Amino acid sequence: MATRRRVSNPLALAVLGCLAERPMHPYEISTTLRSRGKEQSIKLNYGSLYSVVESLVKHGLIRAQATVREGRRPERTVYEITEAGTAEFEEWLAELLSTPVRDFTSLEAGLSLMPGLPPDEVARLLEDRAVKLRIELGAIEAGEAVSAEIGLPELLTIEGRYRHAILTAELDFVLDLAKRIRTAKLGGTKLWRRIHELRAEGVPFEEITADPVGYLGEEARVLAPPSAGQ
Amino acid sequence: MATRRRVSNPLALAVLGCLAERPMHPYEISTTLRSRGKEQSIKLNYGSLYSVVESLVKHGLIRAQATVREGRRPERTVYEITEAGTAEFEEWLAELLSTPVRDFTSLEAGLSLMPGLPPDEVARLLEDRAVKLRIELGAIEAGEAVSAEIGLPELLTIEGRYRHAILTAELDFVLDLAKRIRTAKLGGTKLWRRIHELRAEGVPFEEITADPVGYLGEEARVLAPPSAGQ
DNA sequence: GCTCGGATACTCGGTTTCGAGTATCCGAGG
DNA sequence: CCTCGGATACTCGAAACCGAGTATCCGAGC
Repeated sequence: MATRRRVSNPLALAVLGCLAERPMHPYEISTTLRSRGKEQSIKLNYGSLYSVVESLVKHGLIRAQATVREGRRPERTVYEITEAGTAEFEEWLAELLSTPVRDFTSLEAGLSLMPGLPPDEVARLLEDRAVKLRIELGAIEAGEAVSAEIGLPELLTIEGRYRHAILTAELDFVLDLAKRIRTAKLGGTKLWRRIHELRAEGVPFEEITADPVGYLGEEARVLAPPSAGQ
Repeated sequence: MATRRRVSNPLALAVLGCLAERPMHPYEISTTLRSRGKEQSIKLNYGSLYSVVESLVKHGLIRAQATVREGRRPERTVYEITEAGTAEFEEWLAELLSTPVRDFTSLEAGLSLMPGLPPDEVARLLEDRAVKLRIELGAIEAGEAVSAEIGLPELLTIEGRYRHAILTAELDFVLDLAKRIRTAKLGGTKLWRRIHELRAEGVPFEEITADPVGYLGEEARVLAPPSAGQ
């Protein structure tokens, strides 16, 4: 079941989804996705689109239906989905919905290296982020209001609801973290501050890690390099 | 300010972070990151690591410090961070923390194509996901308990807290959505169900979209292809 | 009837990513 | 003393990604 998909770019799933509705040519797929706002949720760019289409053909998930020429425009190849493609679409989509995967988000990367900057600066940066998150949330709400007004069923903009929920959680987390750094309620904040003070005074990092207890006190014992015996 | 980073892989940031502590050779960087559990938050694989290091050298952010040979092991090149590298590290990290970026998560992709599967199946898949999310959350909690026990400051595992917060929000969203699909409280659910019933009866999708109001009733008018005048 | 801008429809090749594969070393166990 | 497995330390070529660039078409306005 955990068969690695032969075509792994999520854009391929979107292509299959479009062709499940009706045959299209690649450029039409791209405009369709854009007009539905799906390029907000699935990365779409021309280079990938055409190579993904080619790859889908190679694996028998779609096939060229006809090459038409309208006026003296360049030829367009219209593709249709195959039986195998329909199966792949349904299976893949089911997997995306049912199985969480490790997504590497940029904030998670940032947080995991956070101690590299001094605490006060991190708190400031996080508060800065919170402002931007609120703006983004406002934009999503505005978009939903527009959708509601033209009577678009919620079903078709559910990704937006999801993003809103996740960004709200991020906002809460970020604000709480900033506050806990400012008030030194976050475990380790004092060590963290002390280390950056020492660095600012010119003590090289290597020297601190070589003798953390000496520089930072007993509570830094846990930072000592994994000594023999463990 | 929005200068595109010359080396864009987040792994490069982690490399800079390691070398900011002390000079290391690439393999040591990888083991250091792994032992700190950072490979959970930053994608790490050998291929990328070595090309990233090379790229950092090319851009003057790190430099080879020495090539040492221990015993008859293959040579290892030890790298150290440069002035420019330190600046890049701090600037990049600040940007990651302060500026939200569009991350394309797999669930968002799935949700945006959700109507491609019938409602009852989607509800089932989402409930399935909820079970797996709970397991994942349990694992994170267990990891945190272990960290707390050995006295590791919260600061050093903050990414785990973040992941916990986000996954909790995802769980809430997913459970709520599944329930709203089951109870048809999600706007558009009836149309959605009807369309999949028709398809199961063999009506091709194209025919439905060509005459949505005929097949689905007045509330489907909004699905009609963008007719002239708009 | 000509021009200009925006939409249409892709192409191309440099960069990045990837991860299985290779080769060596060391220590434990027989 | 020999061997075998796991850790060490990377290599390499195939695949994927990307987005600026190209070329054409059409309609509005002068």
